[in-house]
Formats: sequence, C-alpha cells, structure tokens
Amino acid sequence: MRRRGRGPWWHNRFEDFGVRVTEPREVVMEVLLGTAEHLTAADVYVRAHELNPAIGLTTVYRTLDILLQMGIVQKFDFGEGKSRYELINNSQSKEHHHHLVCVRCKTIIDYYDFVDEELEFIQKTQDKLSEKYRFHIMDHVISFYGLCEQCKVKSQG
Amino acid sequence: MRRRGRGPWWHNRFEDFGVRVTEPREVVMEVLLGTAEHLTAADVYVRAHELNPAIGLTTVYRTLDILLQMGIVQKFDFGEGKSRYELINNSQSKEHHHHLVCVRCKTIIDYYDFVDEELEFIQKTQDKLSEKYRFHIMDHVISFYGLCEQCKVKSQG
DNA sequence: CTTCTATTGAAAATGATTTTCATTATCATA
DNA sequence: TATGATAATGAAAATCATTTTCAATAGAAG
Repeated sequence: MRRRGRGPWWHNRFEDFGVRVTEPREVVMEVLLGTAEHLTAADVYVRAHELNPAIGLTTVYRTLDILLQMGIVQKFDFGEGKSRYELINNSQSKEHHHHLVCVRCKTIIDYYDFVDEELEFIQKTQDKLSEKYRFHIMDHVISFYGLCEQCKVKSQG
Repeated sequence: MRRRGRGPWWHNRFEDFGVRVTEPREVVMEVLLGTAEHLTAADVYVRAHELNPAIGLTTVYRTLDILLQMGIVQKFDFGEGKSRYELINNSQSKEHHHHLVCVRCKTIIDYYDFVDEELEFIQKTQDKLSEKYRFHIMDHVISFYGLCEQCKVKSQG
C-alpha cells in the first residue's frame, strides 16, 4: 500500500487535491506518521523543526489545514484554547478512539473500547445523514463530558 | 418544576455546587434561557450587557465556566477559534442535536434526527464507560466531519 | 531558460481567553 | 444589626493560539 508512481500514498492525494508536494509538507506528514497521538500545531512545529529547521510555524498551520481539508488529519478541540491534530486512521482500525473529558479538571481520557456498538450506530446514522443533508461524511468525533473519579469525590465533599 | 424555596431551578444547583447566586450569574442564565442556540462568550456578553451594563466580559467567562462544570451548559468548539455555549437540554428532549461540520467552508449544520438509534447506542456506551473509567458522564457530543454539498462539487471540478 | 503562480517564512496583527488586583457584595454569626 | 471572613466582580494587562501581510523563493510548464 505504499508507492505508486514514485512516492508514498499521500503524494497522490496531494495531486488530486491540486496542491504541490513540498519539502515542508513532507516533513509535516513525517511527523504525523511518526507519532502516537493528538499533537498541537506547536508540537508539530517543534518536531518538524528538528527534522528541518527551515520550516516555519505558519507553514505548519497552513499544512495542517490542507491535510484537514483532504481528510488526512482530524482536528480536535477539547476546550484547551488550542487545537490538536492527528492522522485519521480508518474507523475500523485499532487506533480509532474517542474521549472522556472532565469538565472540572479538564483531564482527557482516550478510550478505545466498544468499537463494535459504535460502528453499527455510526454506520446507520452516517448513511442517513449523508442522504438527507447531501453531505460527504469523512469522519466523526464522539466525546463524553463529565467528572473524573477525583473530581467526582471533590464534588461530594 | 419551577420554584422550590424561592427562585428558579438553577438556584438549587448553584447552592449544591457551593457558589452564590448573584446578579451577573442570574443575567447570564436569563440570556441563555432566552435564546435559541450556541452563543459565543462575546454574544452572551453583549446580551447580558443590554440587561445590565454593569456586567463585565470577564464575569461572563467565569460564569460560563461554572455553568459548564455544573453541567448546565455545554461548550462547543468547531474550529472557529472561539467556543460556543448552550444550555443542555436533556438528551431525550427535542432540543438535543449534533453537528455536521464542513472541513472546507466550515459551515455547521445542526441535525435533530435519528435520536432513537443514538439514544440506544449512547446508553450502552455510557454505562460501560462510566464503570470502566469511573467517570460520571453528564453529557456527550457527536460531530461528523466532511464536505457539504457545495464543497463536494468543487472538489470534483 | 523564462514566465507564471504556488509556496514559504518572518513579523505584525488579531482575537479569544486568562490573570492580576484592588474594590465590592454576600453570608454567617456575634 | 454590625462585623469579619471570604466569594465575586470588573477593568486593565497579559497570554497565547492563530491569521494576515508581504516580499522572497521554489516549482511546473512551455
């Protein structure tokens, strides 16, 4: 699932999208591919910078936005005042997960469980939504909000 | 379902949460109760200001955060660079909805459909998550990302 | 090689949110 | 009802993520 023509898979995606494959964009992809989870733009910048110090923060922002529009990354906002990005792994993959957010201490727990039920539900909903709103759905986010164990205890005290 | 003691329902919630019921907080609640959908902090400020010009933006932010922690409002981030707030209506209510977000033009469509399937799925998942992560879940958000009709067409051109 | 256009990075601008801090309001109790 | 402790407030300043501007550069097509 790697090369076709001459380069990694995303080269074709860039081409299809009508943008050039450039050094900075390659580096940003490299960073995203080489890491685990939700990075902020600044995180990406720091790592990209290690690989190639010529790359600027502005370009990182711009590249992330392009990747977002292409459906290659997903953008999250957890109310931290900044966004986080991560590569989209197909919904079926084990990387797919969602979040439990504590509204008090703002802790975020990733959970990878219960994908079966989710898949079934998402499939149904997605199909209906696509049709009704003529929307091409590429991805989804599910987040639960509440109190983590510690904050729950504090509430009662 | 209104008064008990002397005041609207949220007075008790404030009390339970250990914070005072003050004029600015009442006004913020009034604004939220009197409007339809997702307001930014600035929106709330403007409206609160009309009702009582003494109220400051800082207090609006602080109040919204308290309401968030109490589970009275929900905070949304759609990647606009600012958050939006709205009162939480019970999941079963007709007000409950989710969002379709266009990653290209950033348009947001609220949808109110398919609550039945959702309720079933959410119930199951929520119960399991609560137990496994000892998390007290108060609310959830489901968002779909993709391309709206117009942007879909542009992509193909 | 030349031209046209996309891309880039630095710096400045923007804009939302938070922090600081002195003042004021509120509550429980003397 | 007066009082002292503490919560809440608003204005201004500080932060910090993100966007815009703009001149310089790189890449593709001829």
